[in-house]
Amino acid sequence: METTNDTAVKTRQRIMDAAMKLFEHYGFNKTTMNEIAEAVDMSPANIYRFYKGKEDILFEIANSIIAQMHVALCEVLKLPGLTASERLEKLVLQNLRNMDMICSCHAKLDEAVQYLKAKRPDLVEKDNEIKRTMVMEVLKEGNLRGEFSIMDTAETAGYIMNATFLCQCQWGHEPPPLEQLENTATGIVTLIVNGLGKR
Amino acid sequence: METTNDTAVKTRQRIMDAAMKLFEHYGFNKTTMNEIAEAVDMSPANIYRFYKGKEDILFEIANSIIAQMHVALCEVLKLPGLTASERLEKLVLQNLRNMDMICSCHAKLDEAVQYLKAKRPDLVEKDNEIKRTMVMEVLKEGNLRGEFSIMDTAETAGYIMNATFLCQCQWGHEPPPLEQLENTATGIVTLIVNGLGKR
DNA sequence: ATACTGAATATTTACTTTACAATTCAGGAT
DNA sequence: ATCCTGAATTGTAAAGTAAATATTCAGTAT
Repeated sequence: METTNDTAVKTRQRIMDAAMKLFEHYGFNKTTMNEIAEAVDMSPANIYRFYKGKEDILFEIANSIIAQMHVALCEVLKLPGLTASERLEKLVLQNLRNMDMICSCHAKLDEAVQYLKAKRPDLVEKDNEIKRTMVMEVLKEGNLRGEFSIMDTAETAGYIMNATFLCQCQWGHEPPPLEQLENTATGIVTLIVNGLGKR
Repeated sequence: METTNDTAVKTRQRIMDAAMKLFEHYGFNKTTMNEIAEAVDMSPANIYRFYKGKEDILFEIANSIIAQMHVALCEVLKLPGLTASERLEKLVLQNLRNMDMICSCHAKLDEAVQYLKAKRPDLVEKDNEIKRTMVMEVLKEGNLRGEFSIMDTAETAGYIMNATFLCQCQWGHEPPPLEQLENTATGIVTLIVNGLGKR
């Protein structure tokens, strides 16, 4: 299967872009290999020289989107002049917007997301692991700045993930509007940062 | 439809108990009205004198179970000699055990739970509302004891719900073992109570 | 040999038919 | 009159079939 040389990489990209558009418009299941092939002007059979199958195309698209989302999160990690608390909040909110984007912007793509979650839970797993690491970095930064005093940053990052990021999996039916989610997220982060006790 | 007089109430209970056993054993969908009728030794038609239909039986069972779970939570609210922080933690953990009970003890009943969640989201809604009120009471108690200093206890209770209770909806596929969930929950509560900042 | 395709095969999906179960109702027993 | 049932009706899910689609492969063109 062609994957390495230069023109092959270009072709893979063309296929991916075409498939992406079709998936967004018609949904993953309703899009046929025939349609994808037509869009890139080749026979369906030829696509199999570049991808193992339809699922494989989706998989690459997903990786690309996930990578984009991580870039957005990394940018938050690099924003200058923030306290660790502020950075933590921005990180959570950015993630919220990332997730919301998939569901609302790429409307029909949501079907594909569900498909992947079921078929490749490891993708979600890996994604969470990366986010957890990012949270951990912010916590360490907070410790260094003397802002936090956290013993086990890895463990604590796990808790914060559970309290903020992971809950977002639940909106299966009717996700609340983004604004409301953002308010809730902000509230939770504030809670975690400040605690309930008297200062 | 018979619902009020004394023997009718008894009959309803008999039907409910029989249905419950069957639902647990065969699942909601696989259990037929015929089987329920046989179990209480009457004709299927006669069941309709006591319940509007199969779904209605399930609904009453659910209400009964939910009520039991609330009793367990109420007991936590009344435990003597606890700080508000401790009570909050115990409340969250008790809820966790309640939820776990449905999924693991009443194995096949889980199907029915999913059915109800989809068909009667208001049940879940009401349940959450009650739990939120309980959390709020604990927060108020904490304020009174001088342990917390929370401005808007209702709002804060909502955040705590989101950070602790609601996440539990997510374990659709393979819920982690209860022990692990308990550790996570304890961690989150501790986080919320103490905050990340230096004291 | 390499890059591709058309046609063949294997899977999935969509549809139709059939069987079963839920619910209703007319009437029989007490 | 009240309580209940058997049989009729309606609705829903399972089974089977037809159609469409994914995937493979033998073979053609360069």
